[in-house]
Amino acid sequence: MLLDEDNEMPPVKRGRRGVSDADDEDDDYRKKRDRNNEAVKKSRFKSKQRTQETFTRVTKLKAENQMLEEKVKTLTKDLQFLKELFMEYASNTQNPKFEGIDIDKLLEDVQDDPKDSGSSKTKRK
Amino acid sequence: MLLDEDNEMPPVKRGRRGVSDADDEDDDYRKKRDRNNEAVKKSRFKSKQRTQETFTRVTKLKAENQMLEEKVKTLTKDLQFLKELFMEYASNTQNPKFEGIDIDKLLEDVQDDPKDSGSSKTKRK
DNA sequence: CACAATTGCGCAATCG
DNA sequence: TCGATTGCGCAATTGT
Repeated sequence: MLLDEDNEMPPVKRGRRGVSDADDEDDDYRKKRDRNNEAVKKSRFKSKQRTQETFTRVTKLKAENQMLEEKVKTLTKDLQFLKELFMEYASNTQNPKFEGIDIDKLLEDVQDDPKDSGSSKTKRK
Repeated sequence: MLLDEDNEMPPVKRGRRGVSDADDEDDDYRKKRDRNNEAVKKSRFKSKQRTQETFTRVTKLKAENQMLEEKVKTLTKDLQFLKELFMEYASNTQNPKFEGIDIDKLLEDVQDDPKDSGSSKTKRK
């Protein structure tokens, strides 16, 4: 909390603290205040800087985000296209290997399946 | 800027403004100060709220971002898998429709072509 | 205990 | 005129 309750000096110095007399203490007080005022300015500056950086951060993240969304959109479209292309091929071929093949089911296993299929890697770290 | 230069009253009222006398003005002053102090508190509260929200925003965006990166990673992997699968089988078929087909070239044109799986359009916007 | 950094708060200037 | 903002200093508190 704040507000004085038993202080010993400064704020409108309330009656000398019974020592010498010549305001030697005032100097100390002022110096102290000045130093604190500097510290306050410094601290507030830093604070504003951080706030500003946070705003900048949001802006960058939003941009990065849009880029990623766009990428996902494109990839999804490409994937859909390839699936259809593949299905068409599968239905047009005599190769029994592809009859009734389920691409989506196949893709579920790509995640950690280094072997087969001919070359695709896919190692987990 | 700040600092008084020609004020008319308050800060340690510098000599009455030659009117009535009874500190009627003091009341006004205090009321004014009190109201301002309220406004200040309110304003600073709002300010802190906004700052807090901005931080929260960053957190959410970062999470959303990671999710998207993961999605891109998965889609890219699936796409790669399908390409290889398709190429492998295309080379094994007798269907001339797929001989020497260039999937990547094909995908460049998928952009605004959800349906249709055999031909390729190329509507650029 | 000394000192810098933070923080709540009030004042006054300025803005809208 | 009046509330909202903002720079600034004070004092209490916290962190080194």
